[in-house]
Amino acid sequence: MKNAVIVEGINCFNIKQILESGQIFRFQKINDTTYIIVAKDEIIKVGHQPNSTSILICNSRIGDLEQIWKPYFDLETNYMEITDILSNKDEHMQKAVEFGRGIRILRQDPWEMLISFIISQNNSIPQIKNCIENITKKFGEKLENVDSEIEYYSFPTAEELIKIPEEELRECKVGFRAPYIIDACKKVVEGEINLNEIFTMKTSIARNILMKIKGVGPKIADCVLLFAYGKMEVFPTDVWIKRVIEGLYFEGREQKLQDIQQFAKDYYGELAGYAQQYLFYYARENELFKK
DNA sequence: AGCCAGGTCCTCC
DNA sequence: GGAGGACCTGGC
Repeated sequence: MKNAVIVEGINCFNIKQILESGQIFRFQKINDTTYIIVAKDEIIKVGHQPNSTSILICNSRIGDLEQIWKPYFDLETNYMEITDILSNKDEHMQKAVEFGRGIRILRQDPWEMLISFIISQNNSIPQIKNCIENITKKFGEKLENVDSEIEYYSFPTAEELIKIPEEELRECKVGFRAPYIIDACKKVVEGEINLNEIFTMKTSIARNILMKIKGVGPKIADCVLLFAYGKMEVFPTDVWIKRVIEGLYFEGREQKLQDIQQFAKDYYGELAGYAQQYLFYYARENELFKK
């Protein structure tokens, strides 16, 4: 049933950079070249040496490589071309791309991304991970696990989560975000928002729909659009991105969110989402323009 | 002890 | 329509 596959001939792939560029919360580091990822109700182990063009994926079902993992890891996209175009923009982008050359934008589950990024607001990464783990442990279903003693759980669906009273949700330490999660559950279960339809929607329309959920503003909507729906032209603008854009392109002068969005649209165009990932990873890892 | 963290809401002007 | 404060929680 379960198997290990090796994918070969992949460049611009670095598992550490992919997982630590802030787009995913459910993973665990085993060592520098091995990580466990929980996604698509599967627990896979990924082995990858920096600079190697082959990737080892353990414990996936036979046939899942084509169906699930190639799209998930965005392996069909030509990152040579993307990194090339962005590197040629200016010397800052060249540095940022060089630093995170192995980043790929994962195609994750919309519902999980929505709730995860609602939790992310005004929160720290370790705490975000804890909240999500608490929620999956408490309300998800135990996943079949072939070679690890650690237990992992599925991410509960909207239908499952909506049954949970607020107090119980707060036991997962989500704090003031609990009502936001509940509102997302309501809108999805009652059909006011159809997460599947967003795949085929124009980005600006999709963004407005996501923002109807309480606790979902422009930043969270853009994260969901980028990390789940593959809308590559969005430019999620958090404090790090704001500071790095101001620092690199505006001589440190403070810019309004609107101005940064406009700059990204004009300057990066269709590649804004990729640019955002390289810049975020570059700025955060090196603590550039930190307050 | 007090401040801060991958934002957003609410109130008031 | 924009500025300014409040917000759960745990780590430093």
